[in-house]
Amino acid sequence: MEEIARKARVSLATVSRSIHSPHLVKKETLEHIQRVMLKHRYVYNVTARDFSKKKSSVIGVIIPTTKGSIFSNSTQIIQEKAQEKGFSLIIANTGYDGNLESSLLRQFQERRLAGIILTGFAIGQESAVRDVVQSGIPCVVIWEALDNNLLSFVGFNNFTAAYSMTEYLIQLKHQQIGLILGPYSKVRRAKRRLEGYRAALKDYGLKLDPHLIIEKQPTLQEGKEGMEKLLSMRKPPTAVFAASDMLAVGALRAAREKGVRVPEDVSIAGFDDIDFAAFCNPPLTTVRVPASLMGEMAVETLMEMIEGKLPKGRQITLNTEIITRESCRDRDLK
Amino acid sequence: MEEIARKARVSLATVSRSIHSPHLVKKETLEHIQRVMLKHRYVYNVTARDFSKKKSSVIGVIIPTTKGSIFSNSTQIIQEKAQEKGFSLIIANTGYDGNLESSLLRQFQERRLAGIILTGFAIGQESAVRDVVQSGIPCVVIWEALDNNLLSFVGFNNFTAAYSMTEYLIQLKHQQIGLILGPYSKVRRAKRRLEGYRAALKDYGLKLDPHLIIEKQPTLQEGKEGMEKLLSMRKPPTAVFAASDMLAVGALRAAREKGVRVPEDVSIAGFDDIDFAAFCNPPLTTVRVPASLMGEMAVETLMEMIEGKLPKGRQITLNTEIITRESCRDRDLK
DNA sequence: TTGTACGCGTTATCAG
DNA sequence: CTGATAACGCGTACAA
Repeated sequence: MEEIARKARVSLATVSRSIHSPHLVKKETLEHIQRVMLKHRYVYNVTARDFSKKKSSVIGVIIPTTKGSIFSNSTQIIQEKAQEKGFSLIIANTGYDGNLESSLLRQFQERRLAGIILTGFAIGQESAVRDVVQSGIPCVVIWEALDNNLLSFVGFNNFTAAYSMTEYLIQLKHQQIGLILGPYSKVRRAKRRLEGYRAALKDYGLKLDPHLIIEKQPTLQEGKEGMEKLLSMRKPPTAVFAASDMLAVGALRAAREKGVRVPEDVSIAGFDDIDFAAFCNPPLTTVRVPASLMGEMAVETLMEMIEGKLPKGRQITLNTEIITRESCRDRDLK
Repeated sequence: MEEIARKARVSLATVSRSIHSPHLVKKETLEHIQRVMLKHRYVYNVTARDFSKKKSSVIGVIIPTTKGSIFSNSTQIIQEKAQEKGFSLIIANTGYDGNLESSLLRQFQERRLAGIILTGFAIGQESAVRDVVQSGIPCVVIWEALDNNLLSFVGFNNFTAAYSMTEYLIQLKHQQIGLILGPYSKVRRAKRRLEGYRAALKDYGLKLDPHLIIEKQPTLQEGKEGMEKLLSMRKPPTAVFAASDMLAVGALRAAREKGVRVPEDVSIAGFDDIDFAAFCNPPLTTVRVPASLMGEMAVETLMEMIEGKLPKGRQITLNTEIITRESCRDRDLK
């Protein structure tokens, strides 16, 4: 910029102005400067701007994993919306590891990011998150509704969602319902889904069989393994609730390989409504999660927090919805 | 940091040293400073360090879309490897839009990123990419092998890969092979795959029917639409090569809905080998692309370029492989 | 082993 | 409308 100023025979200040408030500069001077910038292939330095203004224009996003296509739905829209507002995204994944999560959070603080969007956070990481908030960095949690209302979030109720799906299966006259779900000892989302499942069984007078509950990493392969285990029981369940579509698709495959028909012999329900769910064979009955909307609203909320409105944060709980397709059916119709 | 220095009654320089070269500081002084930092919740400012040293510690990644689970496989490992080296990732998607792509590239320059990983680049954006390289930012292209060897890349040969799959279908005695593929007028990967398909037909003396070639956005829905169109022809193809697994899964669904059996009535082949491919019904025969390896090697290459080794860049072409599963079969066995 | 002083590229403030 | 100058938070010669 200094070079440009010299070559254009104006001061640094004028060059700066001609970039961020051109209306304050005389037209001829402006055009002259722009010509010089073009000629010398000058590229504005955003880092220096951020540094000088003491505010960053990048926001951080922490997700469990980029694989698996469900978190990417919210990530995608977050990126688009942030882009519109002139923000870039730093994305990092934790692989469901709490320590990595707090380390990442620390890194984000060190980078003085403008704000952070957290896709939930591991059980036990509350203090790390509190640290961030206290340090003054705006922070929005997505994918779950928190009890704690000190934090902003745009989420949904994992308990209710899982309760509803379990209830749906019960209404389909299933008495023995398997559950395959993510690491509920570490991930609150999974834990809440487990609680929802339990509560539904209890409310309908069904007894809980611990052998029917299988904890797995939410991948296709482990979903398959979980289902294999369930199917090899002496008295296998007539319905299986896979609390993530990745698990459900894996379960579908296991059933197929064992020659068990879905939904004739066993019903399988998922959770997330990933794009693939409607394209499975059979199409998956699942819980639709408002991934895009969450991402969109999270960015809006974060922006307001960054601008200093919303001193108290904001809590938004969105609805989920059961999408009935073909992987579940009434037990009596078998 | 200044405050820490005051409170600890040492100079700024000593505080700085105690962070990045503790061995140069007397033990007691060091411990004292660390206590003060802890007490005052001092958080190091990486932005300022980067700014001062005139080198960034973030690398930019441009991908067409975060949806669709195939690019995320390389993105995931890129992030992990970069993290190991102390780099963060700024990720942006173009939605296959060339203008957005060059705009993003410009933004990356303005942020003075340490390096850029480009998942291909749109046809017509050569000059934008050249600009970046000339500006001195290390740049590695993935997902395609370029003719141009001024650029570094870690890719594979899209032409050969598509040729092989087409050849495979021909050897299965298919004479009429449909092709559904991405926007080949904009995306070189798609264009090269189209060329591979054409070359194979020609080499085996099959005539090219333009009606059998369908250009679509690489999504599940459009894959389904493409297949529907193919199936509704007077004389539909006996095999369809969907040059992306997203398209292939969509095609599978279209066939199912029309009551056309795969592979008995029609063979369907994909491209990418996304995680879902092995879990489809039927499991998808497809071209495996070395997504993770590409990501890993791209980071390595980029790191060496950042460190100033590799002044001439590096070109790596990896192999693809046909994964035979159950969605294709010999035509005579129908 | 520690301190001083300057530089990094920009914005903001105030004076002209 | 334009110019001069301090400030932002750190790294790093160089001096002590």
